[in-house]
Amino acid sequence: MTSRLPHTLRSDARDNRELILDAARAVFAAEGLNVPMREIARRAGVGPATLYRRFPTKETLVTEALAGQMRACRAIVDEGLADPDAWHGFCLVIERICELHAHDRGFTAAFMSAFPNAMDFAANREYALRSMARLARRAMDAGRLRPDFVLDDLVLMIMANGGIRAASPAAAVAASRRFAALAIQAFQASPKASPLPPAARLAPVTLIP
Amino acid sequence: MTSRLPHTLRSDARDNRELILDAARAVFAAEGLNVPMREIARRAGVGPATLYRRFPTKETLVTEALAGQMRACRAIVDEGLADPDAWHGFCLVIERICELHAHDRGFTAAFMSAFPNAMDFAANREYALRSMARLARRAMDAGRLRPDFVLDDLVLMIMANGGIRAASPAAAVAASRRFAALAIQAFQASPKASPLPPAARLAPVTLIP
DNA sequence: ACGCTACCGGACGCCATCGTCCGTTTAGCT
DNA sequence: AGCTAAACGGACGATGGCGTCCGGTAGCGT
Repeated sequence: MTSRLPHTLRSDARDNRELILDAARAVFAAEGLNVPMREIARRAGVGPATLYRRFPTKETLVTEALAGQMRACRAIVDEGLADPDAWHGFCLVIERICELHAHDRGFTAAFMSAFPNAMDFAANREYALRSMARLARRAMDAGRLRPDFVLDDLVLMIMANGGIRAASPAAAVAASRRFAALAIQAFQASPKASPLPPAARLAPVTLIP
Repeated sequence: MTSRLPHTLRSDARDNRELILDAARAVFAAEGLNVPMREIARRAGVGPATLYRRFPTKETLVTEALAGQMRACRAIVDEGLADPDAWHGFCLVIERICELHAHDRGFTAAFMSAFPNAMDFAANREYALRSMARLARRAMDAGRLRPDFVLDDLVLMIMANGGIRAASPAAAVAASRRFAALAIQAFQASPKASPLPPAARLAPVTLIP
């Protein structure tokens, strides 16, 4: 008797799974998450049923396809934390996060969405944010980051950076680079810094229409 | 003989037209422009045919519905230009523009879209931007605005502000207020100001899917 | 080489949105 | 009050996305 365990896929199934993930990554990066499931299946060269068999909901597909980007995000923050100069690390993270989001439109949407059934994705998101909070505190203690900075300002910036990508796909990377530099200007401690209006709590929202 | 001129509407037609515009304004502000035409007709309490008769394309409906916001936008910039303190006027415009866009999600999308057949809307957009450029130059000459500011930075900021609205409708106004204050921090001239990466040309895009 | 079964994808039915047609209603003028 | 044309909105067919079923294909283990 064989009784193949269901968690080992047949070779063609594994191949198709990779084709689907590749197609999903490409189209999510370019167009965002509001893409028909069939369109992804078409680009992957498989039937709709195959796509749905492998990824029953769009949420599973999105979180699996963007797991790499999420890892990259964590790596960026870790690298920033490792920098002996906290402010320098902070700035580097801002720049690289903006660049990452500029290159992948879908990742911004995913990062800002709450996936109820993707604990892994959400956990990584929390880890990255928490690490960033630690880095911010160190940069603040060093007197380089403005004292009224809060973590929600980072989320604010990520969301704002997403808005740039949304309207102008072509110039997005250049625009995001400049945006990151401006954000750093805004965040740095300065004698000329005016007090800011109160921060707003920006909770992730469930939407993948 | 009567021969009513076709450009005077019957009373019920005029009433319905206003109902449609009111419904469109409300739903555009809350949900953005990606709303089915039928949904607007439903909220206005009219049939789809009536909506299409009055506004053959979504473009005509959008530009007419948001004409008031566009006028408000112009008024804000004019008011800023009238301020004897150019930098103070500049800051006021930033704050009020962000607030305007925070309250009306559709307006941001419309402002960033190119409407080929709505010369009026586009002309107002150009006027507002041109005036803002003049105000920026004056604030720069006064030594308060950073010298490497370009008009595209303003567009960048508007797009970014739109990104905030997109993900978090509830906290949008508070978040936009803080965002505006941070933008002002970034834009002000400062000895600590680092050079910025090159600006990107951000052309309006035709999309109203 | 063969058979079992996991796997594939075309095809189906459902629903929402689209823009338009047409029979009915009603405003406005005499 | 009665007439006429403007205006109304329900209904239609087309399009496209959705998730699922099922007859055929091909990997894999013997």
